[in-house]
Amino acid sequence: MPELPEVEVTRQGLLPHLLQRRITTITWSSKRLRLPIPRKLLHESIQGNCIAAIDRRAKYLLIRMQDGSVLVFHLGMTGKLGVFPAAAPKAPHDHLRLQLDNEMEMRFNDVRRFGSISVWPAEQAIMQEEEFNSNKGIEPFSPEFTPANLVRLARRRSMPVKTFLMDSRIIAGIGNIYANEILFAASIHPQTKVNLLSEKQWQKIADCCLQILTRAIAAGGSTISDFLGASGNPGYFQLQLAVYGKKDESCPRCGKTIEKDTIGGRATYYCSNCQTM
DNA sequence: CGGCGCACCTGAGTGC
DNA sequence: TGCACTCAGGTGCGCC
Repeated sequence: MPELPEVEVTRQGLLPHLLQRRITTITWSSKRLRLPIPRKLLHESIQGNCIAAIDRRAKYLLIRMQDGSVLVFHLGMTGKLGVFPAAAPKAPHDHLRLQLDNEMEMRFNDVRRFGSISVWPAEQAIMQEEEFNSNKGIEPFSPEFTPANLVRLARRRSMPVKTFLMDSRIIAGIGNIYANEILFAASIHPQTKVNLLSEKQWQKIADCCLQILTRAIAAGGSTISDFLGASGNPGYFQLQLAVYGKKDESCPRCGKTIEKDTIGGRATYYCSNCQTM
């Protein structure tokens, strides 16, 4: 489920239930996620601590503790975080449960186990976060997300623009669905080599990024009030998609048939009439 | 360095 | 009903 908007909606949904709560007990499954569950660090640094803030960076959620340690979640392809009554029945593929001081608990559920859980203990958190940030790209909602910066990042590269948008070391948070939707909105062909795009075209791409991501967050936001106990599945089904998954359907703009190709190993949908190099 | 292919997993869907 | 196969929204590794 999770690209930037879904992770952001998850953050907003968790916030009112977790803020200022103490984590009393942590339990985990025996399964390995993308990384091994850091059982020792969870016990030492997170259990007994209070939640002071929740931030998002790229597609990661950073749950900040009162003492400075940080609990980091990545949802992978199928990860979900939700808040449940502690007595609610467990679901298959629940991998972590954080019991809170109010008879509720947060649960991390992930069928495919591409997600990850990390802990940055207080005494190393600043350094580990620095290192973490050093290989993450620009946040679309940050002031650095400008056409001039995009031109600079693209200058020495020849990759297709879709691959560029999805490369988390260059731009943070855009995944396959939104890359397809953004390029359709910007009328740019996904195969276009990035070093051939003009600053004006980057302006269009940047504008469409913000528009699409903002709209997706707003669509997901309508489910935030239901977040409790729903193992929040905010997201894609709420948003009107123009091209993603629409092979052989008609383009909403010109009516021509939407095509599907593979770019960088990922399914790519576009209208060859509306989207030009 | 840049760019590609693939592996990591499970489950849903398809065609025979 | 069963089997074999393909595909899925992410990330990071090894290889050229």
